[in-house]
Amino acid sequence: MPELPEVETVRRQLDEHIRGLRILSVERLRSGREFPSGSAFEKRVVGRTVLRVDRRAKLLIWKFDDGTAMIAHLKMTGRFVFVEDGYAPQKHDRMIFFLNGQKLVWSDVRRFGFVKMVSSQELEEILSAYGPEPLEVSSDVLALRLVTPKTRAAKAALLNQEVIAGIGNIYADESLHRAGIRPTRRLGDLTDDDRQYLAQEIQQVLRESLAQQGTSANDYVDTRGEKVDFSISCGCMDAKVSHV
DNA sequence: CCAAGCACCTGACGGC
DNA sequence: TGCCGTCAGGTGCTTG
Repeated sequence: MPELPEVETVRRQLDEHIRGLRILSVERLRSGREFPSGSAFEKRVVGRTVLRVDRRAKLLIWKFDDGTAMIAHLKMTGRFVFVEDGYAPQKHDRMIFFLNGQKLVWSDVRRFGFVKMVSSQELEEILSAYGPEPLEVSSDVLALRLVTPKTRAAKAALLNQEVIAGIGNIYADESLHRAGIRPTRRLGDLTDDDRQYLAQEIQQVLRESLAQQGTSANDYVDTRGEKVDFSISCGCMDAKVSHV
């Protein structure tokens, strides 16, 4: 499931393929709680040029030329998929972005994910709530995040995005396991060495996963049951469909 | 202030 | 064959 390495892999692919492109139109395929009806979203997103695609924690951020941004959270099953002309929308496709040169589908089986337009100020507020990016600070900084509250379980702390950004169930379990720390251990029971070792394992496991473009990329099959060409896709969340 | 649990949503899978 | 219960799991909200 998408955590920091998977989302970062998606970000790189999106940035590579849509940076500098303009959103000509969007086609909404299905409305729902996570994707309100009405034209407000379309009005804000259409005509915008993508300056770049950023990531913070598990959030993808399309930065636009007018200072606004579109944020997207994949949650469990959200995906961005580049498709060819003539592509027939699939059951769980929710929106198609028509850019000058790319056609991009936002798809989400379980509909936990969302895309949303925000102002620069709103974006700032949203991002300020996150803890440090684990691969952009030293392990010492991470270790210091794992001191309080003393009663909080170590795993619960890792899952809290305000403590450290981008870690989910898989990498929390993996880093705790490697560090030899039971997930239920309270932060107050950890030694300084425990914290330091755990911090280092967090960074190590994330780096390793990032190097292979996320853990679940290798056996990923898209919703049409077709193999996905990973030489031009990213992780489990973004792929060019080989045979549409 | 903090922890625990549930809601959100759908598909996959096991048991009968 | 099909129905039902359970699980998955990030995050936000409610409850204790």
